[in-house]
Amino acid sequence: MNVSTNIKIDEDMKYHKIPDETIRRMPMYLRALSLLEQDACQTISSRQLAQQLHLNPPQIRKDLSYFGAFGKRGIGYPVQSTVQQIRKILKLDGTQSAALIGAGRLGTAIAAYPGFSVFGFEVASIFDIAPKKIGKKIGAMTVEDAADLDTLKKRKIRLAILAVPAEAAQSCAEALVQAGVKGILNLSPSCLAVPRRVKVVTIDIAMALGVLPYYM
Amino acid sequence: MNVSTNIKIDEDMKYHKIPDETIRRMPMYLRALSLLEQDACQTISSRQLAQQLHLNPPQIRKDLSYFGAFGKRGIGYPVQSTVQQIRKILKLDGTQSAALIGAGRLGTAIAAYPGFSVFGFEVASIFDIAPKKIGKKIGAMTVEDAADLDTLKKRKIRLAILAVPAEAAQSCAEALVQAGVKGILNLSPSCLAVPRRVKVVTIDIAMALGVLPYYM
DNA sequence: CAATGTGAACAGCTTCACAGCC
DNA sequence: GGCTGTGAAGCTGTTCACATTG
Repeated sequence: MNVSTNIKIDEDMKYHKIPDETIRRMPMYLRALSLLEQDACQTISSRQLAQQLHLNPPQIRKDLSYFGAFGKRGIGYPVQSTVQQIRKILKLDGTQSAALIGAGRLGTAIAAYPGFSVFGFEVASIFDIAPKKIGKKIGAMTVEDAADLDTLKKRKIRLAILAVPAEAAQSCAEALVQAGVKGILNLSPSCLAVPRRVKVVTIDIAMALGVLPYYM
Repeated sequence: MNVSTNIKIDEDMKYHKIPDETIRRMPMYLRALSLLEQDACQTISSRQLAQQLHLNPPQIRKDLSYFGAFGKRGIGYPVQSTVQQIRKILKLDGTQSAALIGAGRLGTAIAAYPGFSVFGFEVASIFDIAPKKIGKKIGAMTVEDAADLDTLKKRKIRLAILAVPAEAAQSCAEALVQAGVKGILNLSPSCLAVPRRVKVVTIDIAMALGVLPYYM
């Protein structure tokens, strides 16, 4: 029953089952530590980091400890090397190219969003279905025809951001899967059906707003 | 110990403690049922709804049952009345006016976003700090000076959407709290410190993207 | 002494099984 | 037969206490 001393009791068992919630928090840590790195901060304790992020210190320690012992007792976590570790864990070392589908207002905002760079993301191409938008320049990029999504395979882009209306989302998702995309950030209020091997994260802005009045 | 037969044993105890996760899913149900209502669908079973939303039927039944017995055994849930019930539960009956802070690309996209209406939300005013943007028209609205945020109190707007850069988010949040705002949807990659009485929901798009490579 | 790393207790949420009803 | 409503079981994630280390 002791995972650390007896590996692989059950084929289905992950060697260390890391909670999804822990994974969800890792980018938070990465961003906070990256900022500290810029400020030339050498080390930070779980207590200080918890204060910044409004979490509990043991939570942070447990989360990080799933991946090994990054910290030094009595001192805290070394900022720079922990940043590198987390990047490796999240597979964010090196640039991650993503395709953006939808060149409407939201897509345009996403294309210009500066916040992706902390994680090494780069919007590498933009697609739309509307003839009016195809060929248009957005920043340094030219909007491509969504009918050519299959070119993503050649370009080895395996990440997509879906910023299209809900009605179009499912068919776009299918085209993306066909084009070899392995991860989709869905910004439309829709529930995508994709093969299990493809990971979808949906952000529904209106739904997030929808809970606020309840708590007020 | 039995809550249903013995109310108010402990002052601190909520009469029925409803899981936050249940609340988070309620807008999903509301949206799905609203669409069914438009399609003139009379009733739906938990199984059908679960299929649409990629959830388990018992989850949906349990969630809805926290608020009473909406369904009919052997039949399912009456669409129209359940929609009304959920609106009441989430305090979404009637129009909810929200202020939008930030008239940049993201703010502009949010201002035009059609998805809020299902929940009865309406962006009632837009603010920005940049002199260039103040006075500009966005749709039918004119961008106001963020220095005048305190007018929200008079207008009884208690909901805000924060679409400003991370560096400006905390000070904006404080101004909003000062102006009597009770709920904030924070779209910036920052961790807001607000009084406990104010509810904040943060959506960090880059962070959501940040987990995808791990799962790929 | 200060802080991490971690088994164990605890809390919260999900899933199940089935009684009750249409 | 079909479907809801719900206590109970099971699972996942969080918090705690403390041994351990610099």
